[in-house]
Amino acid sequence: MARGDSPPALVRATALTLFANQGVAATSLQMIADELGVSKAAVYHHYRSKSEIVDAVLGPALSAMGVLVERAGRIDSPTQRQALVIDTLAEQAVAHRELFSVMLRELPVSHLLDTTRKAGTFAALQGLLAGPTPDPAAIVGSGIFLSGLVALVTDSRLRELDQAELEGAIRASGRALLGLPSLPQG
Amino acid sequence: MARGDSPPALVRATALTLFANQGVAATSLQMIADELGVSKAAVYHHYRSKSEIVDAVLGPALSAMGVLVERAGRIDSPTQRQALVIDTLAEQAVAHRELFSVMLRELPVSHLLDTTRKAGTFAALQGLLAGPTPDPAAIVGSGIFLSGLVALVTDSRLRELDQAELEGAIRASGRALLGLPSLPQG
DNA sequence: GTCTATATATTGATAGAC
DNA sequence: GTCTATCAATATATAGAC
Repeated sequence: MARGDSPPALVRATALTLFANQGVAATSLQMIADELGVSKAAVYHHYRSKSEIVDAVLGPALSAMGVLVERAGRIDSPTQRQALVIDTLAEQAVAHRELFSVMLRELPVSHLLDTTRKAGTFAALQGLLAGPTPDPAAIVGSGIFLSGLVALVTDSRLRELDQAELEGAIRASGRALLGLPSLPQG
Repeated sequence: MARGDSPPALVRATALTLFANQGVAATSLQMIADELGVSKAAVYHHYRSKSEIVDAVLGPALSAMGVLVERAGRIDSPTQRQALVIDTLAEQAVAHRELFSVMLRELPVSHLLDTTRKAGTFAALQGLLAGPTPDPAAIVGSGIFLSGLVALVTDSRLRELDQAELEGAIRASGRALLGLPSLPQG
């Protein structure tokens, strides 16, 4: 879609969809090329390696999560901090489902991505979600919430809901999991 | 570990750990053989193909989930039904973390596993969790709960909790997500 | 920027000796 | 039951023409 996009953007978009549907490891450059209707060499003209494609696809989303961590870190109230993280994740996850699915599901990309960065960012997110003095319930709740967002792409019933409804339900779920007061309005 | 196990059982155990850490697609038979300290041909002596290994590893767990679906289906009260599914999932997921991680995370195994069976089983589980007349909150909550169980293996902080504590927190999380009354005792 | 052709490594899987 | 050697297919990646 959006055929006016630049060739590298088309490569990224195609790769992302394949990554989300089959996983990174199971997606070859040949598949990406075929999907685009070009040769492998054409793809290699835009990105020098598969791992560069992975970086280009996931990098911006990871950076956005880094920004969220930073912004949330500047909020004093733990409750407001948790709410910001929950709401931002809900919004971003709904807006970029495939991206989140790949980010959250792909540990195996170890040698293709800066795994340390990814692990660090998500550990920080979870720390913010769990709060300053987390009990087991908060640790488990934050973990379930974060990794549970993959349901957005794996679950067909979730695809039938409209975005606003979905986003609201995710925010409510996060609050329920972490024992925060419910949302002002459903 | 447990070196007295039969060769096929060792193959399954080794494969499972590699699957959980790197994903099925990224795990080759060579890696399994190397980890076992034998040749590829030795592995092929016990299983005729990679997909047979995947089946052997995931099959029993999938069947156990099928049994749960069946058992839960025979319970009249929706609330008790949800509670049974939550509690059984919590117990099984804690007891078999790697197995659940692979089961929940691996869509890409399409051509290596009976995907229809897997999808059907998990759709049924989620239907049971969401209840008979699911609103968006129940659909989202059940989806998040189910896919959120992968946190059990992806999250280092969860590995530090002891099993009973972990299981209790997961059960509480499930109830919170689905709006069920809290557990009798923490 | 795109192509064909190719180099090289690794995949899943098999043959056959021991 | 385990091995070495090998198969065909596919992977990533490159060379060089157009």
